[in-house]
Amino acid sequence: MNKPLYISSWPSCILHLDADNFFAAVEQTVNPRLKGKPVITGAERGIVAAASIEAKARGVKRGVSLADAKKMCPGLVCVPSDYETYSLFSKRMFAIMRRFTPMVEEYSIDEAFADLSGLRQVHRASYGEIAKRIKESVENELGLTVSVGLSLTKSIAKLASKFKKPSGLTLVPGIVLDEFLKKITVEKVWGFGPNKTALLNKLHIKTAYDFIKKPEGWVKDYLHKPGVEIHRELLGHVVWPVSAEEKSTYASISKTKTFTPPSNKKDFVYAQALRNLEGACLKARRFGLEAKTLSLYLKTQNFKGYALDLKLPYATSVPLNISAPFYDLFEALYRPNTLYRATGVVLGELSVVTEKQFSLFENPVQTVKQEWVTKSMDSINAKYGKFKVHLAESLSAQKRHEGARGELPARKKELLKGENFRQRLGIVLLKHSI
DNA sequence: TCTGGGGTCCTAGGACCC
DNA sequence: TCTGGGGTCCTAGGACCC
Repeated sequence: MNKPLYISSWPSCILHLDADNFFAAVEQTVNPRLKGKPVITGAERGIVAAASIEAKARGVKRGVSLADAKKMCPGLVCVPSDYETYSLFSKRMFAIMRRFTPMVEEYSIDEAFADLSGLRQVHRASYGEIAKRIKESVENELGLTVSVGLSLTKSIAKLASKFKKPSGLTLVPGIVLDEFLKKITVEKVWGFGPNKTALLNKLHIKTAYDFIKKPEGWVKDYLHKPGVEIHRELLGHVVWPVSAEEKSTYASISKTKTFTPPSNKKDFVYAQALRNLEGACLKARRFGLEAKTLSLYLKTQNFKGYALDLKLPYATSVPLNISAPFYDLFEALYRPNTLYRATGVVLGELSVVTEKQFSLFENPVQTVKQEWVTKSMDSINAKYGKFKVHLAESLSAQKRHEGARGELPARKKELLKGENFRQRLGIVLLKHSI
């Protein structure tokens, strides 16, 4: 008789939308002949990046090698990842969501949050009904399925969207929150990885419900600030609001490359590192950003990483500006007779490109020339393909780069006929050091 | 998971100062 | 040379995410 009176089961309403097997599903939509067939993407890397529902049914999962996948699933269709197309579908998906609310946060290529709070009057519908309309619009217009979760906070909405897949719609209003969290083990919670899960299990916390029942002070002692934030979110308090701001900048930009087999050849490892630097700088230039710090790391065969940082005298995204100190960094890090399996470069302290103060330069004329050359390289590469013109010392990375892709398209082959073309361009950039 | 690539954020602890 | 206490800044590296 005296049921608790909930003033509102929806003090806030956040939706999480997650596309099912996104890459594989896009391939099937773009190429209807693949519909109903087991499809995986990631052929260019040799491991499965995404598997269609049919492939998953035969046990093919993310991360398994192509060879194993084919064994498990005869008739498997393997296609290379086509990020251009995926990101086109991704944009359309977010655009459809924005027809219902401007408060959409693009979380990754196949996931987004939307804040629906207060929109019931506008749409003359319940929150569940609005969620259903969003889901159906995306599915009908794009020809793929999505799973949707609806709850009070991002954390719970994310758990809800995972709760039923594929093509699920799971509502978790405040009134059923406790019951829902009893069904969720802690390792499923956003922000708890293997480490925190092990700790919590040791403390006899098995489910998300066990976790929210602990007092905040306890949570703070064991899991610090991130734990407290998760705790509040799971209790239904918004700690992480939906942010509709478009991401236009980065805190860091990195490029990593693993090579098989591992190598102890200095020139080769350096070429790989330099290619990472070129790649990271290229991305920075695309976003109009410059870096003030640079770090280089080398990973040895036993998966140990060694890194060194460099503070740059001025912010830049031009490899030629940096190549001398970069080489010193490499020299300091590199150990002979060691097998390396990967190199990586991270650009940090990024800021928007500004006019330079010449007094800061040791050699302003050279720096400006190097920037000019870089601009020319960018436009040539835009026309003929990435890394057609590059630093001479990264040449040996080029062979790998292209070798890994298998057969080159005819047009590329023609451009690359003989080593001369690449050598010549490379040497120009090296010898005269611009 | 015997290991791909690109990110973000947090904490502990050292260096340095008074 | 030893003894306290307290603050800030910075960095390395862990942990986590897709």
